[in-house]
Amino acid sequence: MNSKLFRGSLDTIVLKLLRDKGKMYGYQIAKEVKLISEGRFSITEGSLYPALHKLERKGYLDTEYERVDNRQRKYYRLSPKGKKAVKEEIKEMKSFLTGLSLIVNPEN
Amino acid sequence: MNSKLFRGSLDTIVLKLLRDKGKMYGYQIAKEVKLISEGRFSITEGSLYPALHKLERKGYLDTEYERVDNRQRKYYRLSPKGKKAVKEEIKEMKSFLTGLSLIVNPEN
DNA sequence: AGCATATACCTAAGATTATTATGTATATTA
DNA sequence: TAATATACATAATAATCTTAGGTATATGCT
Repeated sequence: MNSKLFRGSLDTIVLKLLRDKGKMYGYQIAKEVKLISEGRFSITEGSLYPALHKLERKGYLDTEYERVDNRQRKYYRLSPKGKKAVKEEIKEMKSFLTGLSLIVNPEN
Repeated sequence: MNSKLFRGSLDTIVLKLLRDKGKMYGYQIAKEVKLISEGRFSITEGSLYPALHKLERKGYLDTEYERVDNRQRKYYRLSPKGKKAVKEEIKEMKSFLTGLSLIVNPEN
């Protein structure tokens, strides 16, 4: 990512997208994050793939391979454990957003 | 801090507080962050002091010592370089907040 | 045909930054 | 007098991202 602020948010963002979309593959996640954030966030592959592997290892994600247009895709989806985790992480992120906002925009 | 999300935000928060308050000492910054964030963020001393030293090394902060109630305080304030930096960092943080919000609250 | 770009995955070395665990010292409150 | 608050600090470790590479296929341009 471009900004150091992003540190720590990647996992939650990935889990949140997977909750909304059902299943996604890595490359698609990177594009989607850029799209939804309106160009603000660009996840590099060097960040994304290790993060996905870590979430898989932790049992939050299930995977399946699919071949499309002669290209291999590795699809990820939330496991039951991942579904529990995403709830908590989004709650945390909303609280974090509120906290940051209180500091950066104290007028509100 | 309690949450991994906080990673990367500490410097900007410190600079922003110093811009608003003029000068502050470490212990005060920690208390103030907890207060303003309404208890959401608790900065540990092990994070804060090294961060302050780093910002000082980078030339963003000037310091002066004061003795109050027989206790030593090390006050920090923004240097001219720090004043420039804080503008940019706050801009980044606002963009970051917007981006995160687009992802977490796509309904808005 | 050849080159750049897009799609799609991956890993390793290094840097950055926070966490946890300490340590020192004084003042105040129970 | 023991605990809590104030006030600073550092060191070892862990977590996480960045940078820089690598492989392979498909497509669009010249």
